[in-house]
Amino acid sequence: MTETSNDPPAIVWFRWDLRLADHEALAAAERSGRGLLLCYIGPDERPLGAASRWWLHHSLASLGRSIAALGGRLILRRGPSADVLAELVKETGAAEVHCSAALDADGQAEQQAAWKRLDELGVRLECHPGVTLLEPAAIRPGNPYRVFTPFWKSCRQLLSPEPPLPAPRRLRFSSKLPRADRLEQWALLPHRPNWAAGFEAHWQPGEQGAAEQLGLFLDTGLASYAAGRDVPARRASSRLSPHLRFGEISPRQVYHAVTSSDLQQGTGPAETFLRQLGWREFNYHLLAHWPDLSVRAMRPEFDAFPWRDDAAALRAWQRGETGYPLVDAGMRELWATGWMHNRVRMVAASLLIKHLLIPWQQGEAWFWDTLVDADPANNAGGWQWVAGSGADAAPYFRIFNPTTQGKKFDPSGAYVARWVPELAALAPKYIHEPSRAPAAILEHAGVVLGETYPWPLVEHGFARARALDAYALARSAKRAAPLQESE
DNA sequence: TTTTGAGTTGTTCGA
DNA sequence: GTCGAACAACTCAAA
Repeated sequence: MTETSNDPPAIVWFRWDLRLADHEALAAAERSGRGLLLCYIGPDERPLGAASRWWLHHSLASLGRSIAALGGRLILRRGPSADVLAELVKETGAAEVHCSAALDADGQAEQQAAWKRLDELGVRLECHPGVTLLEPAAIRPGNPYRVFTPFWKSCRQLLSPEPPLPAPRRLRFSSKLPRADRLEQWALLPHRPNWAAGFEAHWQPGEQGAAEQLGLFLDTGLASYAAGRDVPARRASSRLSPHLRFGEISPRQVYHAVTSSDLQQGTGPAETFLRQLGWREFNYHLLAHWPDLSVRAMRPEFDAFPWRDDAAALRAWQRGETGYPLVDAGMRELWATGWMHNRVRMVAASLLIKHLLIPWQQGEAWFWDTLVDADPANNAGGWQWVAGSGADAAPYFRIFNPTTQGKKFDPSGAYVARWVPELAALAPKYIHEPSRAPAAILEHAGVVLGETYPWPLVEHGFARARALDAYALARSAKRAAPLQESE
């Protein structure tokens, strides 16, 4: 028997928080005692990447099922959210609106506009925390951290051991049911061609999938995380990133589950993993203070960097045809599954930036389009870190050798063999540098360089020297105009 | 207030 | 083959 209410409802506006458990906005709406009206207003912020749209479709379907199981309905609407919320208030007489606070500039502008419009109608919009563990703008406001370790240290002291809120076992819904779109109308899924056909085998979007993934990681991954996280063939990653991105699980739930697991705390794998959550917090901290993090280099001298315009090389990189097997494996894993191992992301990003001298923003944009975990803070922060243009950046002289990285972190070649099958028959000794393999070995493995697999797009030694020159130029530009930012 | 040492993820070179 | 140094410049916190 479903409970409903005829009184003015409380609206919960779902955003990047597609879950029912540990949901502060939902809990606050429940506390109001009013009947609930749950809505999602669809895609409107920085245009969603194609992979994110695929995930969003399935995540919304999942949330809709969870709500239906409790006797309610998820109202889907499209349009500027201020307009849609105002319509919903007029149609239903809703008395209050709750949402999770956005942490990116677009989301905040949207929220501001909605607040203003609702205020005119005499309705309060309440924004609740939950996307991050701590309020990222509130950590040392006015003097943001630029180095991760001290940031994370101070976070660890601020973190409260408060447990996450349980999933509601029942909800009291409003009897008012406004018009709603059907999810299919939004056409979020790709068609002709359906490039996401392979995604289903790798992911289960939605709150239940997130919980199962966390459980699996705690049972089988966490203990070996510190040792295995750098080995892409091993699948030792938590693979929680898209679930966190869409808020199907909260960072507080993850933090709590990991710290209350059996593993010894303070050292070891649990600590190593929590640091990764810390980087997520750090990137949101940066985004709070540098709202155009995804576009503009934090270090102004990078405006003078001698980038190259090379559409053909960019395309080869996107397709996984650079001639560097580890990078190509990663780019193809990305295309096939919407995700890439973290170690390989660094090497692939480094190759685009330092070997090809293509602006990091172009790589950021490709990742934004193709990653199911594309996140405004993590994606931008990560690319700026590799470029050396960000906070606590990689030193300019740290130029990954993609071949060495392959031999070191994929010694058996299993990762390359999986994603670059045309090299699978090469022995581990040569699989990371087919261009160095003797002709007989290549022939035996069925590899014809330049035909079945490309020659390296650029020779490493040459590219390294060229990158060092480019960085030297940017550094001299900085010395020439040191007061640029300080007026 | 000043000083000091450390800081996610590397590579290369020469002893 | 292994090992340490060099590859800058700057932020941050502890002393």
